[in-house]
Amino acid sequence: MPELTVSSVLTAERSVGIREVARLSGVSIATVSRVFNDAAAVNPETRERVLEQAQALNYQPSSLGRNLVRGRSELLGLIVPNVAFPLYGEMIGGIEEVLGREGMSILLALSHDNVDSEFTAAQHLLRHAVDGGIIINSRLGLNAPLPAPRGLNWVQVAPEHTGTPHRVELDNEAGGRLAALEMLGLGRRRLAFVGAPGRESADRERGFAAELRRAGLIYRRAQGDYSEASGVQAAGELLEHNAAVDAVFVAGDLMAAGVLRALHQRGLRVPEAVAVVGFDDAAIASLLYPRLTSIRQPARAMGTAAAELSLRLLGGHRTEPITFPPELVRRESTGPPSRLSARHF
Amino acid sequence: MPELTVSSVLTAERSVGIREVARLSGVSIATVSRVFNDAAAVNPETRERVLEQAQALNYQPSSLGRNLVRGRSELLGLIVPNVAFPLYGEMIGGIEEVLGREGMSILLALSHDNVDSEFTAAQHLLRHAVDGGIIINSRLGLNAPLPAPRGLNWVQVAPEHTGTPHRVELDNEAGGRLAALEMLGLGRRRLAFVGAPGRESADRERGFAAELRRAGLIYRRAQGDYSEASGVQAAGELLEHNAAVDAVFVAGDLMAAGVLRALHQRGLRVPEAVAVVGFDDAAIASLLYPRLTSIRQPARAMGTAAAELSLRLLGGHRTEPITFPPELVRRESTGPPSRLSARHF
DNA sequence: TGTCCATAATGTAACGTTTTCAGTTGTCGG
DNA sequence: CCGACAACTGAAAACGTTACATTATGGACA
Repeated sequence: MPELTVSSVLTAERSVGIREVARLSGVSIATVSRVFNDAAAVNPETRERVLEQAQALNYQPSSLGRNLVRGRSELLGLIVPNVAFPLYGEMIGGIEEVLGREGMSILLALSHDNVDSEFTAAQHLLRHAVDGGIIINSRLGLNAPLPAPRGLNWVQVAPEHTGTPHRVELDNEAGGRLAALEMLGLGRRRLAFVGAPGRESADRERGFAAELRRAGLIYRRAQGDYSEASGVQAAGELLEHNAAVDAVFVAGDLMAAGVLRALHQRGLRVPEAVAVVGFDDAAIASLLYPRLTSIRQPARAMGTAAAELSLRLLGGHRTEPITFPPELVRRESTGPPSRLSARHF
Repeated sequence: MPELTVSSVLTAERSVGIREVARLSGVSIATVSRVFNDAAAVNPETRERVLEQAQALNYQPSSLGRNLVRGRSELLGLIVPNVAFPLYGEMIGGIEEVLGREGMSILLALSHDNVDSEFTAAQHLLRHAVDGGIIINSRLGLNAPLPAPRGLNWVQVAPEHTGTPHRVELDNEAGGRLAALEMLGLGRRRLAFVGAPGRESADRERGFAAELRRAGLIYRRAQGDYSEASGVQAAGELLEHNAAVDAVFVAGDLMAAGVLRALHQRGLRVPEAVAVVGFDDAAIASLLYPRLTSIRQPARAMGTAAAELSLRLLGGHRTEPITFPPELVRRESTGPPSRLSARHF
């Protein structure tokens, strides 16, 4: 019967549905569904027959249909400023690990550090009926909340000012304290800080300042914008205005790279003359010369935490914000000062 | 009537559908659908009324329903080895740009540079009925092709050996030639190459070697594995075995960072004594000291090309592989040699 | 024999959309 | 006043699945 062959080829072409399998194995579609979701009891013989047919037709249950009726998509929306920044990449790695374990997939959208595209990104994701959402470094605060129907809760990976209880954040203040203590411990006394706009940097500075106050010291400060160029610039200011600086805490690794460069150019040895501590422990930290001591953000762990938080939320549980402690990673850019090479003027 | 209130709250809770909008604006669901797809002519007044209601109810057409009936998901699957590597991040940025313009979203999966998880990643994406797929640096060659039902075509961003015509790749050989020409042009004559496993590195070396042969020169070589440590190691070998090397071409920027470090440690000035050219022009290139001259992969452009290729494929058109030319980005690690500081022994 | 129960299977109604087909108007030329 | 045509609208049939309610089929038990 050539018709049968032709028709079966055709049906194979246009993606075979549950009805086809049901028809060919002589059961109802409901039974086929049960076989694939092993929910209720199904006669082993029947199950066998169904599975056989399914195999033959290369049938795969469609997520679309399933999700439509279940009201779930097994998708988790993720909004990231960009993907080229390694710290975000690490977080995504952590998120993926948890989600993969749970059989969920990541729907990715980029916010470009921009409120408008953040908003449209959220809408995009929502249209796909994501079950949950994680947003990293959202610019939208409490004032303009993200769209969120059906009781969907966004998990924010960001510092406190976003106001949501569904939050994973780094204890930036503790990071600043860590940096200060390290420098003080090394015997440095003429400290400086290079900051950047935003809450994170302010928190880092607060911790740093608190420890210095406690030690009865003051510090110089310069302002950058997280870019390498601004680090060069800031270091220039610090060194010119004020002759004697023997340690610099920089609010970001990229800026720290700039600071190192400025020091090189002035012939100041690191760490002998000036010690430098960065922040984030981005991938570049260990590639710089000398290798940069930095305050590490456990980005991957923060990613897994955010994903787990989102899953818990999805299960209807309550959650609490999670705060991660930063960690000092000691490398070559810090060490004891050398008397001889201190900045002389 | 409290019941009404309760029920209306409930329906508001559980996501408003096209029916609700239709009912409240006194038209049929078909008309609402038409308004949102501006397919057929709709009375401007009616359209207005519908849009008003939709706005009031915060109605968003559900992709699920739409895709179910259309047999499309407006999803494009993307498989990447990892996201922490900036080059991939840039590509993703390019892909997102094109896709966003087309209203499609990215379903992300990680292959972890591992054939098995690459395969399961593909299955994951397929279950979500992605319309197309892009896979970056796939390990699966022709031998074990990716699963691909319904005439779905994977676009590969990878060198030629994957065999598929749906491909975006970099002309690695041209990159090698570029590096060689730059060094020769600077008057360097004692060249070396640091390679890594895999086709890419081999192609880069082939181009490099071809230009040297043409100039009647030979070169030293050492082998690494793209890691910074292996760069340090390789540079060590080159400098010890062979006293006189005045230029090193390194098949990857991370390794180049290692080479720079080894040179620093030996007190060899870059570029005066030894010039260094990296490959990829990763973000770190411009952060190293000195800033690294590198052969740039136009990663973002390759991403957009891959996305466009995928869209064209999706539209049923035929496509050809696209090859991108690399570009030399000149920075501080190359320059004319200085007689005085050449390696003396 | 009749009742009850467990098991196995089935039928049908959703889910939220788009699309096709079949209207219903209203307008205009003849 | 008729017919043709355009503009607009609505009903209903998909799409692939699950959930709910229901129906057979036996067997155990009183």
